[in-house]
Amino acid sequence: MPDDEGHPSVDEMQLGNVLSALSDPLRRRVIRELSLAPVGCERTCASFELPVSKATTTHHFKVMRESGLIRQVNRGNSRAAQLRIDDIENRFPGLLDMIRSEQGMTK
Amino acid sequence: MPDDEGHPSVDEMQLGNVLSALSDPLRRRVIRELSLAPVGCERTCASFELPVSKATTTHHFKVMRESGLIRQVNRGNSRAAQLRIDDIENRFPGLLDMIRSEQGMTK
DNA sequence: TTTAAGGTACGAGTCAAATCGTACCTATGG
DNA sequence: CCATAGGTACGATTTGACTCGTACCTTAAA
Repeated sequence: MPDDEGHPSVDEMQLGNVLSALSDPLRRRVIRELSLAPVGCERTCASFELPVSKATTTHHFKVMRESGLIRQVNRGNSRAAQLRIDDIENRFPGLLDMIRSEQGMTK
Repeated sequence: MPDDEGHPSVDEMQLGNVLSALSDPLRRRVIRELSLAPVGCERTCASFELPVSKATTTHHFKVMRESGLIRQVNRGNSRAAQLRIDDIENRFPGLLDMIRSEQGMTK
């Protein structure tokens, strides 16, 4: 059972949810940026400057959080998002590499 | 440019299309069965007996074909579907293993 | 030649996902 | 204290995906 913030444990991660989460270009862009940053990097939702409204941004981060791709922790004022690198790599080896090396996302 | 039957070349395969294709449980089931069968295995769409209409089955196979996951070749009467194992493994290493080992698909 | 099986094409319905605006909460920094 | 930045929650809209029925095509087999 996911914790009260919606994070599934490693074992609770479902391939279907992960693939659905990653089928959206904006979410893939977020995961890509996180996976390209130094390990342990933390970023706020807003820092990605997605070309959508605040409400939609929240929605996307919720999908990523509930699929297990990211962890969001309260940092007083804001919520820091971090990639669950080890969990993803354990359950779905190679997946992050695919996202990282996606073509046409150079921007 | 995809051939006249809608097959993209290896280089034309797009991560986004592949992930979208795999985000549907029925299509994942097809890919899973194909990846579990002997290499080079050919099967008709109908042989999967998806719990949907013929028209819908055609739709799902079109999505998989246009994303590059399968190849469909005319066999006179019917069209044989085969998994593009090497192409997938080259472009997206590890992806087939994920599908193959998905939990809760034992059925 | 007739029947049936495997598929496709089209239009239409339905439901989930993405999007937004607004209102609201919380903490930090003047 | 007050303004502001980062986020969430809610309801509403829109868009796209999945679905279907029907009509139609092609080939193999009876």
